[in-house]
Amino acid sequence: MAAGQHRRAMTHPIERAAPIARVTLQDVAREAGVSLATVDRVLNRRPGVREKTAARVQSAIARLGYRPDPVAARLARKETFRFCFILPTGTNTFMRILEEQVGATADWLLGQRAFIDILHVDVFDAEALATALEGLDPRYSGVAVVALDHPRVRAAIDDLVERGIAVVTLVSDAPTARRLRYVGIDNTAAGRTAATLIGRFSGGRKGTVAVIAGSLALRDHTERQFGFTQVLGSEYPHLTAVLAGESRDDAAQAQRLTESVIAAHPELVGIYNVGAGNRGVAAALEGAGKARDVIFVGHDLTPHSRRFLLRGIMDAVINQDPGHQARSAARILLAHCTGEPIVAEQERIGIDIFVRDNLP
Amino acid sequence: MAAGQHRRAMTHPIERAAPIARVTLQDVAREAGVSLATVDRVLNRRPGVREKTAARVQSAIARLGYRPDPVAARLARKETFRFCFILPTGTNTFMRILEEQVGATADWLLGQRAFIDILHVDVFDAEALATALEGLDPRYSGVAVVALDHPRVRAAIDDLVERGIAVVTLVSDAPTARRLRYVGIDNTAAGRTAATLIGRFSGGRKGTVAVIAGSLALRDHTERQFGFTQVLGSEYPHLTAVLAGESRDDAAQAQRLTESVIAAHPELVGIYNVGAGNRGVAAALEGAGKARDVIFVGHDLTPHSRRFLLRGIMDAVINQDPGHQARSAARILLAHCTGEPIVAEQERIGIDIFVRDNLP
DNA sequence: GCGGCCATGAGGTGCGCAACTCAATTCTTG
DNA sequence: CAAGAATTGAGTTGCGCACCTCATGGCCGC
Repeated sequence: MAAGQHRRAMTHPIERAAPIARVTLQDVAREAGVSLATVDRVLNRRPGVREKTAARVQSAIARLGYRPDPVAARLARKETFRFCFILPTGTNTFMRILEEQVGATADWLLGQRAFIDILHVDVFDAEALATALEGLDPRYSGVAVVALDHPRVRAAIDDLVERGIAVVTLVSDAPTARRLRYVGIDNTAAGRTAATLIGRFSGGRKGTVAVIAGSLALRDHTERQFGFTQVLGSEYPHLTAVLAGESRDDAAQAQRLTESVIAAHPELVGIYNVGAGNRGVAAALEGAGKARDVIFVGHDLTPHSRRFLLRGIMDAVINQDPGHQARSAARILLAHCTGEPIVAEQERIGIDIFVRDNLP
Repeated sequence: MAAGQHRRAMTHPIERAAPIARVTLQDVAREAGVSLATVDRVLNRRPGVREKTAARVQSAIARLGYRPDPVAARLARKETFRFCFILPTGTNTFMRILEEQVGATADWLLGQRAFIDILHVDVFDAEALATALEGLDPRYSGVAVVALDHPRVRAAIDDLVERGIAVVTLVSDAPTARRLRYVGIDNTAAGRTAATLIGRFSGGRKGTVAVIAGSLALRDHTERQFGFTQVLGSEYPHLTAVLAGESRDDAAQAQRLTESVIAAHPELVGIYNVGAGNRGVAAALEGAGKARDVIFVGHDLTPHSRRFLLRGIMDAVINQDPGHQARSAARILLAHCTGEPIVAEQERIGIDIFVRDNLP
């Protein structure tokens, strides 16, 4: 009996299989009682179709459940797309990984008739970034840019959009600009997450938590800091946040800041490194023999931070998957250009928490 | 000067733009000095080509950097694929979300000329699962199955593979079976992660941590438990793991187990719920007025666990993204059938940690 | 040197659609 | 009611490839 039931259940799926034949434009034309040309006019919004006829076509489409075959459409449409990814210069490990991932994505895009160029601009120089955006070749169909929230940059982005070039901001946003979308994490939430982790890991110990800012000029860094101090202040009153200074994403500078904060605060419980330069913080902590003692949370999973996690120097790393972001930006730009829909949920960039045990 | 440099930098990318024209089979044929038919024979491994000629073609391909256009190939190849997703029956919230995501993926696959059927089987019944696998319609080109590590299931999977049907295991693996790939998390690592979170959150408090097993028959559950006790025992000697029993993914049962463990262990520090049924654990904790006091870590982000996190009843949720897994399984099956490469990194399923602050 | 076999060439067809042309049919409007 | 405009039909081409047929050429052994 059980076997019989299973047999029924098994054969069921293919039995009810929809007729595999696709519904094509031909079918729609026949159903609507018009010619292929008219269907084409309706679908591609070409002029010269009476409203009534268009409606007949639309209803035929609905009745048959016609869906244009994206594969055939891409082949027939001869256009190719060219995207520009504007990434920061410098030796920031995360950005180098991001760039590598953009390269890998470019490889994939080749098959989709799209090309990627990479352009480097100093991330701390709003003027340079704006100039680069303003002077961008108008032949680009889309731009992904690690942005700065600055009036000229904003204006330059709006200008590109005005000229019909799709823009997505990557990793760092310019929220008021008319970009298509922001591909990156919610940095305020990331900061809150860091505070929760340090707060919970501290287990009620009283003391101070040092915040090493990256650059107060970078919107994502200030947002992280805001979220962090907000949660630490309200949820963990036994901990006091002190600002150690700006590292400007430089490891040596981060090390100096860490060293002085260790000296000034013997009761140091934790360190939150907002920007890059985890190496410097780790070196300072190890130098002072406090690597085990002080809770250290930072951003971006790199070979370094990975090692620090495994050695117990770092306690948690908050990450935004660079590969995911590169692919997501490319997918969004491409989908925008071809008019295809996107899977919103797939393009959400999550705030990943890594501890020693869930490393990839 | 700076402006001049930027101008150069800007115009650079498109200048060096590769000639947008694709390298086609025509080009390869010309370059190799053979006909299109011969190139086709080489590329599609059709018989009747001398080794020397084939080598000429290969070298022409390499020289020109020819890459078959996947879009055109899909169009020309008339085959369609049909995949079967075998999911557990029951009311398990995670599995219902997974099923929903599989449905969404099916929608996307339609555009890729592939179809998905969903088949339900009792997850706790290895015989039923094996029977279903054995009786599966041989016309399927691929199967994704939430597996059980059981000899008959393993044999059934190997049998499908033998018949040329691609199999991926989903969420729960059968490691020794010859499946193409496992799409899911490393459950041992997930268990270790849970232990680290509870250990760190406990802040040195002495006491016991209750482990509510899901089903000791499910490989993923036992792996989680193993990873958990391993780390808790070696890293957090002040905590003692006690097994509260099997919930069999049932909330009511989980509640009963939690209630008795609370009664038996007044010094309870934390609870790790290995399987489903977080609702039951939460109800028991709230009923005993211990929701804030006891650290509660469980699996799978659902509307329930999400609410528990926000209310502070749960302290962390370990998640495996169901949407990602559904899409990944589909992509892997499809890529296998079309012979296209996959982006390995994209298909890695990560162990997501969620606290109150990094919820999506 | 003949039949036969193997390697290759030439060419066609179709996948589903975009984009276009040109002619034929309708509908307006003065 | 005729001229002109708007609308529609029929058909072609090509995207890059897979898959197929048929013809041709050379080389083999016998």
